[in-house]
Amino acid sequence: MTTSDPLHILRDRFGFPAFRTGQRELVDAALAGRDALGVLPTGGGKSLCFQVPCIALPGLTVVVSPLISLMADQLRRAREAGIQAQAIHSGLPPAQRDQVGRAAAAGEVELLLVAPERLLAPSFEPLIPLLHVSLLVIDEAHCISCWGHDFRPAYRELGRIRHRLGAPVQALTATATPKVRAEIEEILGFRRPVRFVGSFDRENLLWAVRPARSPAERNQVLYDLVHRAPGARLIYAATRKRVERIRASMARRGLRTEAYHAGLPEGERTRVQAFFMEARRPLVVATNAFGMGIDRADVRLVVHDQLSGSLEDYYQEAGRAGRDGEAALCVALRGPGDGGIHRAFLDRTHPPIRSPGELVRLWRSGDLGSRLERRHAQLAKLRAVDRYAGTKGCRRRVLLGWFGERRSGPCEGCDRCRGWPGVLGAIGSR
DNA sequence: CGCCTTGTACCTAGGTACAAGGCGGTGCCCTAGT
Repeated sequence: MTTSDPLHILRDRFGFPAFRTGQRELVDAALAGRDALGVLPTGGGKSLCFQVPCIALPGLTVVVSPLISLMADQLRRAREAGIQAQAIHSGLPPAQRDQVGRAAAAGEVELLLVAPERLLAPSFEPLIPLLHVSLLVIDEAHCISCWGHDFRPAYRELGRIRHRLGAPVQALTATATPKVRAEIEEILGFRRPVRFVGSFDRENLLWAVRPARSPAERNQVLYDLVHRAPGARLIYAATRKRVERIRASMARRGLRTEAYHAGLPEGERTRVQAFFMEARRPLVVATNAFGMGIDRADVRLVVHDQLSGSLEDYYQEAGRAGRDGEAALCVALRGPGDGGIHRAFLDRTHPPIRSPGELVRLWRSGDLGSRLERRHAQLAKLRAVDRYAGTKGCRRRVLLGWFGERRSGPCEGCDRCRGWPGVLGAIGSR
């Protein structure tokens, strides 16, 4: 006997006794045909929010995902729950892409994973009128805001696409400030949405910033941190070159260290990911290319050679620590010239207006306001990072404040409240 | 912002020294021509 009752589905198909906070609200919204925004913390069970409606509803659930590797993860998990799930992406042979498209049009697919670019591609166009989409899910929805303007403009077009598909939208993310949440809703054209925003605070994470003046001193500080920390360890650096340098420096000091960035061949990237997932006590140095879809529970230390370009990015990267709930340390090194590279990236992706002619052109086309606003918003993100690095008060309060969460009193979990020896001691040493 | 590469001056032949300028981070997509 089949049932469309969410709780029965949860128990029978997934083996969980009850929904966790937020899941029920998001599932019910999907079943009622309402738009919904879910900000659920890492490990908060986001996939269930659309897998359960996918089973309960007739028709197709389309899940938009930013990375092919994430599609692979979602595909595996959905199939484990007995869902007829498929993906269409450039990694598949053309014949297989066509076959999946035909199956979806014939109603033989329950869950379809695609990149946003795919939804806009001419090759996908003929398929759209044939699909009976009952739910459109935007996974990692913060990408709409952080990438949509420049890096992956397809994210800006999702509002148009959702109307063509004629389905309610469920936007899911683990990291979104109030501003980003508003932008997601605006771009997707939400009306009377259901919203669920979980707490960003993770008590087991310890936060600290350490001074380091030169690259050589940074290497020494990194080594001191990394060689004693138990569990899996991760170092983030701002450039590929710096990643290689750090790897070499750790290796010279006798630590097995693997490097990861987007300039490495596919096979090498896969190998390093597997090393990080499987080795007893791995150490990986990476750019921000590393992490999405990486899900190791016992990461005890995440060190940033330099802080990220925004607190959203920093929280996403550092937040890969301590998923098992045990104490874990998130340290950022700080020195002269920090943030320069992010300002340089910003000048490329959101350039300042360079000439009177350009100013007039933008004003005439009506794009002046949004152009100024976007650059201004990016600069505000950089200033927030500086505030986090330089605060004399509680770091946790600065971090949570950025995500719109208030908090008072000392936290006992950052170097300002507890002192550096205190937070360092909390994760123990090998 | 800081780095690395490239170019020029130096003056008589291949190095040295320094200035100028470009570049740095994320990933989908699959055209047209080997």
